[in-house]
Amino acid sequence: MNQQNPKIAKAGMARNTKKVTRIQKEKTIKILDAALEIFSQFGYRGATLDQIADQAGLSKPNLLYYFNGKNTLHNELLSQLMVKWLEPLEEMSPDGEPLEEICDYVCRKLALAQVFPRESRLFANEIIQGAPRISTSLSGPLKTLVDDKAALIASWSKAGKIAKVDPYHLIFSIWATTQHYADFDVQIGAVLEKNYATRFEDAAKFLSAFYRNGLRP
Amino acid sequence: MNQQNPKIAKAGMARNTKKVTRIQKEKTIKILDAALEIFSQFGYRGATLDQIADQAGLSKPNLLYYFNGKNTLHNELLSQLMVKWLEPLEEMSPDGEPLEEICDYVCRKLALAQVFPRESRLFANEIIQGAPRISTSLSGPLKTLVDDKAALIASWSKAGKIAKVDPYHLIFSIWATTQHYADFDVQIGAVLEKNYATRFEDAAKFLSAFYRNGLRP
DNA sequence: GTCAAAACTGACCAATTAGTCAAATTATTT
DNA sequence: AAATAATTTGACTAATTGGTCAGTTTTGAC
Repeated sequence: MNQQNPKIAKAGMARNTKKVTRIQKEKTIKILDAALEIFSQFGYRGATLDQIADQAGLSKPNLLYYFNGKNTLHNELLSQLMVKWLEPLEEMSPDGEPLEEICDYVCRKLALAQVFPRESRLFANEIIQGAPRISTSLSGPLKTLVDDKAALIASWSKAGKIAKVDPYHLIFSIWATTQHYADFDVQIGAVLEKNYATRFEDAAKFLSAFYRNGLRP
Repeated sequence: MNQQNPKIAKAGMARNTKKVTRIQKEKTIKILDAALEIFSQFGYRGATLDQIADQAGLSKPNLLYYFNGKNTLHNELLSQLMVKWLEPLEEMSPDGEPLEEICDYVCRKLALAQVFPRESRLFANEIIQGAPRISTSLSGPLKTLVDDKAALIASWSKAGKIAKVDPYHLIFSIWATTQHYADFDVQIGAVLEKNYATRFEDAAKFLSAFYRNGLRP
């Protein structure tokens, strides 16, 4: 009967172009959104399928009809995330003005934290807990990309276009300062109170000015 | 018989100076260390008492003899943490040289991340998951302290001793960049590989130089 | 050494969890 | 309007979880 069902929403899919129904599309989106909500808040082990199903407005067996397990669901979210997460850094170009390229990267990364805070937290949860499910992505695609861009920054540094800095730790600091606004939002909210509404705006101003100042040769 | 036992290791204690035995001292330390290990890795909901008991080398009922529940154990860790976590900022003094005071704070905070990475992760887990158990600490003692030090930094800024920056976002950036080395250690390890061993040394150099450069008037 | 308090244990419980499955219901095709 | 395929559900399981408790063993003061 439905022995091919478990594969419906399988991660990569690609091959096996069985027709995807309207309902499949809708429910898959709803489920992934719900899973992101719950996983990002409680981490992998803290999240439950009941919570996710409830959040998605489905019964648990119905959820399992679309994704054949908790792990599959989580993996799907993570692999979707990695692509989105590396984009801003990939766009850093050797052709632009060095200082602008870096500051633009900071802004893009901050915007990502603002628009996709749940994704940021999902990622943070995974890393903090030792990245058991994405360690290959870290030492693979991520490292390759960072090595590449670090070399670019190093060349700018050497050419005197920006201050002499360790490019790797510069990148780390950009990750840290931008993602902080998504991951530690509760803390920021508690501290800023009245000025909470403009936090991303203010952060953009601060970080932009700070990196500009810190990187001038 | 042992009806006072559940209170043995109760958080504040203070009153009720019942004698504390040698074994109580030893086991309490062992348990808290094990709990820190597990909670910091899996978050509150992801951690299990079985894991913690196992890590501590005790049976679960024996663990519960010292701490009367999972929540008590977690709370105890968090309240111990808050004190330690605020110290470095508290030490920032209006009497010193502004730039040095701030850079020293950065170094102290980085050292904390290096020496107590598990505490940093415990804190991060709690905040990411919405800080359900320490929100009062955040909007209470933490906010008070930050407001105080932000005013100090603002005064330095106004007096032209350091660059004009938003003091709150400066503090956020310091939290972010330093704690990042504890919380995202796995990611940093994956990226740095060969240079992993000297990461804290390199980070100290980078951050010190960067904040010095970024904050000069 | 005796004995009471402290420390510890195995066996248990009720609740929650990921996951299954046969059967019922709903959509889609013809 | 059938017939078929896709979707949904309730009722279930086996494993795990936080926590209890009666009773046993160990510790330390005298």
